[in-house]
Amino acid sequence: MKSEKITKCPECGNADLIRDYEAGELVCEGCGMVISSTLFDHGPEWRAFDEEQREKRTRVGAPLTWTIHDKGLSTIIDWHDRDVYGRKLKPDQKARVYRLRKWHRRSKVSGATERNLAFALSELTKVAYKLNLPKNVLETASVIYRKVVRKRLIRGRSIQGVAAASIYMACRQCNIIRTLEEVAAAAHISKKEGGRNYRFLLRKLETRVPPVDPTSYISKFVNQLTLSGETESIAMQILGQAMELRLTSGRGPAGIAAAATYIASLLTDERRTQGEIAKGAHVTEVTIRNRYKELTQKLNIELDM
DNA sequence: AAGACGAAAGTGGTTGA
DNA sequence: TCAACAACTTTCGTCTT
Repeated sequence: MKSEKITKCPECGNADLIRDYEAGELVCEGCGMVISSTLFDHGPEWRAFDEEQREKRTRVGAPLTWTIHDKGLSTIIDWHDRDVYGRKLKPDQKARVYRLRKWHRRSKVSGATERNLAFALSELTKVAYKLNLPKNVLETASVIYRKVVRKRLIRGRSIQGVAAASIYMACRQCNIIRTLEEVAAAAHISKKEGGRNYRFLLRKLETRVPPVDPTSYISKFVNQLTLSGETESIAMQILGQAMELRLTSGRGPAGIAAAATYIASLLTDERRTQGEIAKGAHVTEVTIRNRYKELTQKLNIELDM
C-alpha cells in the first residue's frame, strides 16, 4: 500500500487535516470528512533532502520494527560479498557486512521457533491491515505475541488463534474499538475460538486490561452515522449519567453506548433508526430498545415528539 | 411500507456447588 | 462436571408514523 501523502481534503480542499491516531483515521478539519482510515506509514522514518543523503540513508533498510521476526534485519544480509548489482564490495563495506552477519547469526536462535514467529508476525500484520489498525496497535500486538512465544504458551494452539487474540488485546490496551468478532473474522477463525484464546492470554500473561471505555464507542458510532458534534456531546452526557447510576456495570458497553447515541440522535432531531445504529454497534435492535427504555426511565429523559 | 415495540424462546458463557 | 443464571439474540406479531 504505497499511497501518496495526502495534504489536502479532496472534498473541500481544506489543508487542515487532523490525524486521529486513536481511531486510526485521517480527518478533514473543514468538512469533517474521513479521508482515509488507514494511517499506516509504510515508508522509512527518514527524509532525504538531496541525492547524496538518499544514497547514504537507503542502506539502513526498512525502519526497525517488532513486526518482523528479527526486527527487520533479515532481508539485507546474504552470504555474498557483493552488492545488489553483483559488484564486489569495497573493504570498508565488507567489514560492515561481516559485523552485521555475525549479529544476524546470533539473533537466529532456533530455526523452528524463528520460522514460526516469522509466520505469526506476518499474520499479525495481515490482520491489522484488514482492520485498519494504526501502527502502534500492531506493534503492541507483536510484543504480546513475542511474550506468548517466550513463555512457551503456543503449544496446542493455532497461530491464527493466538495472533487474533494478541491483536484484540492490543486493541483493548490502545483503546481502539474493535469487536472480538471483527478481529476473529479478519483472522479467519470463529468468534468462539478467538474468545477462548483471548481469555487464555489474559489468564497466562496476567495483564490487566481495563474494561472498554463506553465513551470510545460513542465517537465510533457518531462517526459511522455521520452525526453532529452536538449529538456526540449529548450522548456523552447521557452515558456519563448512566455510569454514575451504575447502569453500565454488567451490561455490554456497546449496547449502552448505542442506546445513548440513539437517544441523542432523537434529541437533536438527527433521527437514526434503531436498526442503523444496531448494525454499526454489532448488537440487535432489541438490546438497544432495552437499554433505551432503561436510560429514559432512570434518567428521566423527556422525549417530546 | 417502514420503523418501533415487546413477548417468548433460544444461545453461549459464567458461576458456584 | 453440571445446573442455574444473566445478558443478549432471534423471531414474530402488533402498533405507530
